[in-house]
Amino acid sequence: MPFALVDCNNFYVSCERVFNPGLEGKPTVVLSNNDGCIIARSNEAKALGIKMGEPFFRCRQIIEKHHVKVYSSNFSLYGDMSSRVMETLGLFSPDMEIYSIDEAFLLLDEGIDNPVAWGKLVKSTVRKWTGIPVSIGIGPTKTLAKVAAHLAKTRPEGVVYTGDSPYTMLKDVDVADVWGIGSRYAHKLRSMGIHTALELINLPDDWVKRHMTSAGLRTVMELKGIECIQLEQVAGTRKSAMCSRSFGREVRALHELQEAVAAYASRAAEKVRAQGSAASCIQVFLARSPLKHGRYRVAITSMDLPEATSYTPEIIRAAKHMAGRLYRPGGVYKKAGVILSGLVARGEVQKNLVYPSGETQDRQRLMETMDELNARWGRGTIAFAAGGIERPWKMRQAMRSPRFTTSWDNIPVARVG
DNA sequence: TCTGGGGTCCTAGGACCC
DNA sequence: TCTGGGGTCCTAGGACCC
Repeated sequence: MPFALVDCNNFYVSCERVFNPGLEGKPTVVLSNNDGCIIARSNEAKALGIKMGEPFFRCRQIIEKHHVKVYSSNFSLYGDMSSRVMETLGLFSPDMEIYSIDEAFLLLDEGIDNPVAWGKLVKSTVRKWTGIPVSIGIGPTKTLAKVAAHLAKTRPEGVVYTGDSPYTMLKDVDVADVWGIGSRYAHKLRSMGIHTALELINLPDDWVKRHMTSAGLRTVMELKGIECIQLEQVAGTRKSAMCSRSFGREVRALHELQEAVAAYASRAAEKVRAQGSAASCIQVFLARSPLKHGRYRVAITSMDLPEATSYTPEIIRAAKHMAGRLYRPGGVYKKAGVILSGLVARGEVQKNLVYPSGETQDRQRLMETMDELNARWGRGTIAFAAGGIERPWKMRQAMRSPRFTTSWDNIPVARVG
């Protein structure tokens, strides 16, 4: 049974366009958190040579010259639009895997004898119901469906089916565009004269295994049409949860760092609770600005908890303590983060007889109540003071669009006549 | 001056054990 | 002069994805 990959075109830009149709046909980009670099581009922006991941300041000239529209990222809007797209897709197949915020794999039903026609129907329905344009690739394995979807972006109909002989299409596919081949492997392959997906599948298996590990071999098999990667319908439980942010300005004072770390710890704990887990290990890192052209200088420390917990105050206390240990007076800090790992199901926490965490029912109820309030009225409705009130360190988001779909205050108004 | 955030998996090598 | 072999677990680093 073939796989379909449905991929939203320039997803974040498309979300902005739904609520601002004037952007249609205009070069538009969306920036990462802290307005640091480009994370989404409209086709017009791509045509101007603006690269994915490029720092904003470095393409500022092109942006100003061509009047490119610029937006800060608005993840509550994108997340909500994503749910709408996924809900629509769910009507077309009972077997679906939500792969990322803007992609889903679907299994085609046995009865579908014209995959391209099916794909076109999916595409037009999603467009009509959500306003989001998608491309669809269909093939015998997930990797081939990905290849087809990549090709579909350049076709006007937006749907590509590999058919029975996927090999013919592989000669036109750059090896770097294959799912599973990142920049490192692409570079290595190119240096050996391997440029296309077709050349890749002609390499000996043992060479691939030795130089690209078993994961690389799986990619090659999948390109040959042998299914190695199954559909994962139930979202697995996460094994770690992280929250990290760059600061909107340089941070020098320990109390500000601790405030930020407390806020991040609180968010990470929410994520852990949301999947019914508790954390048995906390990691905290502080990053100082790079020296000249280097990378961030990162100090990191980790601590095992005597008993796994998801109780925010306890996690905040540990994280602040750890930040204090990492802090060097005189340091100029740009970024910090908290990682919770060793996640276990909350009902299966190994009790510690010597150092009990004191995780009582009252505390669990308190956390549940906070989570409910924040789910209902919006994140941050109720929070711990340790995370700061003014938050002078918080990230820049100078050009964010309103939260059109997730905040009553921002709901769009249409005027008639 | 200005470079995101959040995940996963695999492997090699060291420590340790018998 | 002689100096095994095999297993497990952990960690750091490297690769990948969006």
